[in-house]
Amino acid sequence: MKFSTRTTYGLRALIKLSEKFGKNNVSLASISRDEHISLKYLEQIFSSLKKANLVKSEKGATGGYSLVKKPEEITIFEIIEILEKDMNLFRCIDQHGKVNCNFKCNCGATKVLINVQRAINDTLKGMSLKDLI
Amino acid sequence: MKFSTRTTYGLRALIKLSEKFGKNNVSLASISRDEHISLKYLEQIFSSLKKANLVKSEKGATGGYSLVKKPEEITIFEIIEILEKDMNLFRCIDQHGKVNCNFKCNCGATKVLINVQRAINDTLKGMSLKDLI
DNA sequence: AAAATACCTACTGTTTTAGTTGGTATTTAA
DNA sequence: TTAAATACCAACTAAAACAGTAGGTATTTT
Repeated sequence: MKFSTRTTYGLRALIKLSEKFGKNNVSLASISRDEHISLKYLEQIFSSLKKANLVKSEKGATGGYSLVKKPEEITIFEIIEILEKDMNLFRCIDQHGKVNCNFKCNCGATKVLINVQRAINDTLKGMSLKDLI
Repeated sequence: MKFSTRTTYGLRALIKLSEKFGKNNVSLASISRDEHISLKYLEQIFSSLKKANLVKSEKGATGGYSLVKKPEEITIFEIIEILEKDMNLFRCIDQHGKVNCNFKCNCGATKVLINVQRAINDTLKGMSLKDLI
């Protein structure tokens, strides 16, 4: 189990935006330089973040991205949910935490798996972007 | 982010063993039937679990697998650590929770990532196989 | 002797990942 | 008004990981 580079890079980039919250825009070019991340890849990541209404953008020479909400209002869970393509930790549990087993097995395992998923989610919901500055 | 089928199947199978702890061996054939998991795949999974000394086995007609420790002494973290091939959630953090960034960047991000990793690990360490029966 | 089990090694199709490539559109500053 | 800097968009691709399959051998009980 590993977070994708999308998620990792996204988190790192959002930390940059948090530091400049209420001040400047942050350009992807500057993040690319500072964090050694491919500019084109960052563009894709920020496309997702913008669609999810987590960041807003301005074009042009002084353009760039900024957070839509305060850092303390953005949870790590929220970010991961946007960037990670599949946040269902187990096959037999769907996005809403309900059992969705192919074989309609009546094993007790799904209960545990649901608890594991919930525990991790709660942990991530308890952490915000502010918890780092 | 998703747990591999190895981990998911392994957890489900270990639940079976927990139920029979102190009583019978559990054969992989019976798990395969009950849980609709490929027998050959289960064999691979249990090979890892045995190497890690989490289960022991007996051959022959009444053979099968059983837990080496009590269910309450086996944490979910322990199981996942064995079955999941890579438990480093982020690239820039190694197994021991230390920063290992290719570019030796001095960004503050790694601190957060370490906290995320630790929070999830602690959650999983707090759950045992017993928490389901 | 047969059946049931564990145990071992190698192979493989599919999917996902981690980007790359090649552009267009908009805004600012010289 | 032109150049530079930015965001924005869509398609492609090599490599790695995943999720098994295949074909056996070894041991123990009935």
